[in-house]
Amino acid sequence: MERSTLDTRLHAHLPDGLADGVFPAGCPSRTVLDHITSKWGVLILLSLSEGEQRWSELRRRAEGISEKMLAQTLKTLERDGLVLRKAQPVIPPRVDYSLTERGHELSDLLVPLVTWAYNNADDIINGQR
Amino acid sequence: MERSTLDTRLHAHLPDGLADGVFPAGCPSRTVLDHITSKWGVLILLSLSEGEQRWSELRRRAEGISEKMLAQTLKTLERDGLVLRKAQPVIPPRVDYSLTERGHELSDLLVPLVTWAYNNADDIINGQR
DNA sequence: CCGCATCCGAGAAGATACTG
DNA sequence: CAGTATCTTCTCGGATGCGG
Repeated sequence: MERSTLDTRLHAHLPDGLADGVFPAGCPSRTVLDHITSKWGVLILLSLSEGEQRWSELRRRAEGISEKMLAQTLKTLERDGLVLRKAQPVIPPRVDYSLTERGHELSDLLVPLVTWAYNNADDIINGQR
Repeated sequence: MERSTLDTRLHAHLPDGLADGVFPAGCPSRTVLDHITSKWGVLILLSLSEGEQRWSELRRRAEGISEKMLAQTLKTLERDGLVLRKAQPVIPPRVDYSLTERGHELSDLLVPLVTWAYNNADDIINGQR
């Protein structure tokens, strides 16, 4: 592709591997992107960005999430090395979740995005400039 | 919530409105977040961040997208004031899509996120530290 | 009780054929 | 070329069960 035909002035640009075709279909980055931009994945990562929390706490803070999706999302994020799961062998059970170092890297990028969405939400929904 | 009980040191933090409960369930920001973090929404916004493109071009670059989802995603992004649609009354038809100013604001936040995903994808999928 | 696993109906996503 | 209509497939979410 001719760089000169595209307007990239003043704006951030993608790494070379992504410049064309945007994303190979079977590319691992597609999978990762799906995980971290999933409806509940974002909320869980953001919630955990404020510190370690247990299952029931996450369930309350990610308002509206079902237990099934919470379990599924946490499992995916744990497999991806973004979330750390610490289960205590006590009755009643207690499981604490926190971000790994990699998870923190990611949430630091997520926070500005979500903040922007939060600030612009009303204008966007009401169709204002 | 006690700020002191949570580890926010060294990391970006959310605006006050989002600090607790993370997100009200019916909040408009939830809707907006869903739009901009949707599987195809991200790819379309990224592709358009490199400049104006027409329908068929987007279809090729967002590899794997169906026509239905392309139409649906573009319509949503247009309603949200992120994407501008310019239709030419010619035969064969020609429709160009580009980012609005607000869309550029957003894609500037999206690019670092996607770049991170791209760089970390292999390690994440292969379960490496 | 808390943290999950399983089953099932509803709605979203995907494939494909068709049209202006 | 740029979509729409239609049909199929799959994922999500709610209900329920259950071991610790």
